[in-house]
Amino acid sequence: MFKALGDPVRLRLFSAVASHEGGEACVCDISDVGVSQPTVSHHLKKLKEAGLLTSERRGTWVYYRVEPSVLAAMGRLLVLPAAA
Amino acid sequence: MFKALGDPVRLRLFSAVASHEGGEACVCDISDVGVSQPTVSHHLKKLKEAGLLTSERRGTWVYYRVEPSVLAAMGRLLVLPAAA
DNA sequence: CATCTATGTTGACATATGTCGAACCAGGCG
DNA sequence: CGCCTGGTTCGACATATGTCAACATAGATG
Repeated sequence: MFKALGDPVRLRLFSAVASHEGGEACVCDISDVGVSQPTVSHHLKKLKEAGLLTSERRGTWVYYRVEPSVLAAMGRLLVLPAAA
Repeated sequence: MFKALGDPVRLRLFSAVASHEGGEACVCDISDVGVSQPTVSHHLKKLKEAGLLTSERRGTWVYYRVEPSVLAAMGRLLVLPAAA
């Protein structure tokens, strides 16, 4: 999880998806992060493999959304040590 | 921050320091993570550069502790999007 | 001072990673 | 069917990263 978010481009992509209206974003909505479009696709794939995002094709476009369990998991991971 | 914790060895080291009695750990307490001692030192340096740990030499040993602001920062970073 | 233990630094090296261009699918549309 | 647009996969390449052995430093201690 940390490894997946370790790359600046992936962090931006993840953030863009997470903060996008409706909780989902088409690739075309978030693909202006300063790298070529194949690279965007590559990073989105990594994020998907890491279980942070899910993708769904609807017609021409592919929509990505944040896997809901992820933020909860990170919350548990970090809040507990902080309290201890 | 995510990049610093992206490496498994660093994540273990950070976790070991964070969960150690007294909030601090001597290098000798946490150096059995499966890599050589220079490598441990190297990763601890990275964690320090990333602002996640601080170090202090007391006599023969060097003690590492978690920078307090870090867990709070991560909490803010993740809890807010989760609520939104 | 000589020396021993605990850490840090350096240099070299193999591997992983990010990046791009080119080629390749998928679906809508004339 | 032919083509255009959105997206992914492939292959190649440069750079970053993790790792270790060897050497260097900091204190303690005799």
